Amino acid sequence: MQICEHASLRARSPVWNADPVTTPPPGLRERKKQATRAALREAALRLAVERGPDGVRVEDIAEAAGVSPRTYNNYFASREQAIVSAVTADREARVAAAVAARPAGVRLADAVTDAVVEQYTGTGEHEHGALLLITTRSALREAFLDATADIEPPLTAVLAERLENAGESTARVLAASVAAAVRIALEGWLRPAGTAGALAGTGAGGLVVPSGSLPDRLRAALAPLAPAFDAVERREPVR
Amino acid sequence: MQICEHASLRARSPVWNADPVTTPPPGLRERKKQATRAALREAALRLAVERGPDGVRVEDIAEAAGVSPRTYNNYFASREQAIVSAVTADREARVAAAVAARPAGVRLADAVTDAVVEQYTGTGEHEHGALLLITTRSALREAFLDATADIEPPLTAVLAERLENAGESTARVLAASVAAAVRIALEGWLRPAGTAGALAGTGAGGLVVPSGSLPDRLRAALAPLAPAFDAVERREPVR
DNA sequence: GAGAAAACTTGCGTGCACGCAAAAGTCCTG
DNA sequence: CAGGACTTTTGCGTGCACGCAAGTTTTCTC
Repeated sequence: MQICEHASLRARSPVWNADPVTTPPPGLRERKKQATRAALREAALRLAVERGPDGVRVEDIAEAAGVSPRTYNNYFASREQAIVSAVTADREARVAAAVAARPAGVRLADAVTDAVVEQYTGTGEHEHGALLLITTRSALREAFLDATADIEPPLTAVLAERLENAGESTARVLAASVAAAVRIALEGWLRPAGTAGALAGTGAGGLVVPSGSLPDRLRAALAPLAPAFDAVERREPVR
Repeated sequence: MQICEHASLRARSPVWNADPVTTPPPGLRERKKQATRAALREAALRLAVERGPDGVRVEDIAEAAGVSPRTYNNYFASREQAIVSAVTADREARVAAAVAARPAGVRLADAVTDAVVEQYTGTGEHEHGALLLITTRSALREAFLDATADIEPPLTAVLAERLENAGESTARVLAASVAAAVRIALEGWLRPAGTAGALAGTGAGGLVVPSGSLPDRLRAALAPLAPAFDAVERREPVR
């Protein structure tokens, strides 16, 4: 049974629904699935905050959520993914929604950049505390960075709709490039203080202090992609 | 001890050396490391071909290479990575080398595209057989696709040198976008035959037939990025 | 409303994957 | 050349992560 949104399957089974208005209300089975997923995320984050990230096992999370460890792995492929999922709270899907919400006359490159900056910096102090938690462990940091790949499927859908004649492949490459740029900006922002290379590999100890302005990093990372967006938006024959 | 080139560390500790001529010859320790890595790769591929990909355990590979399973995991983070590493044979680094080898007057977007197409299609029948092996198992396919991320670090170094005033971040975003585009092209090419979505998740059974022309897919995937390369090459202020 | 089909949960067994620490090997310095 | 420093190998223990199959729950059809 395939519930786990494994990274390799994300592009093929997006959780984001571009047209939720016309779908029928979910049945009991679907509601129970969502409830289980939410319970697992909440338990993962709560236990990680209470006990420290190393003090939480899959068995603990599963028990707190009222399911078996096997069921946990039906929903999340690793211990870290549940914690990160609770922290990011489907932000990746919200990036696409924010792009879709921009007026059609806005330059697409600007719309994408503004949406990313808005969603990645407009966070409450709840996430700030959780982000501190994440930065203390390399496995959590990696899972947090890996989650940027989730930007691609919903953004592909939005870009495909905005760029009618460009084709699915072009939309997908642009969306994947945005995800890559966001990851690079976050990596630079979360790089461990001091001797970065030596400490980055350690599971603990290296104190990671978010450095510099995240909006500036995000804008700088996304800027090189603007000409690609402009060309497709003008419907130039690319290449 | 950090020998494993884990995906998360690749960007920070590239194996590709931009200037090998001036480095001193490696010592015994370094030569033994390279020999161990080569032995593990060779053993992994040979055993996978002989017994089928499911018939090979880490313990088997380690024994065939003359090291312990713990040492195996010092070099490779998963069973699949050794097999894929043997198949791709550092192709990702060769992409960057091929770009670097292009004359300076060649349009950079063309140089990158031609280098990618050349390295991903100019393969002997040795790899063709190994590719068939990879496509029969989803875990191997995923590891094969994940390996495209290795394009980024060496290509970043080459782009940073070619685009002197663009900065490391821009080079990195462009290189990461190329890696993303290559992955998308390969995903489309290796998508399972018939009902793709239903079978893709299965570990076995789904017969994956490389479909369509890989060069065409690669060129199509890379085309949307050309304006981004052109803008940076012309040293336009991007954004 | 009952039965079949589909989906989900779960126990079990197996093979990892990794941190830790001790032992061994390599390199460097005096 | 010997000893210290650094790196690598390895055993051990632990916590996963997943495939398989049986049981349970939900949905659908007649």
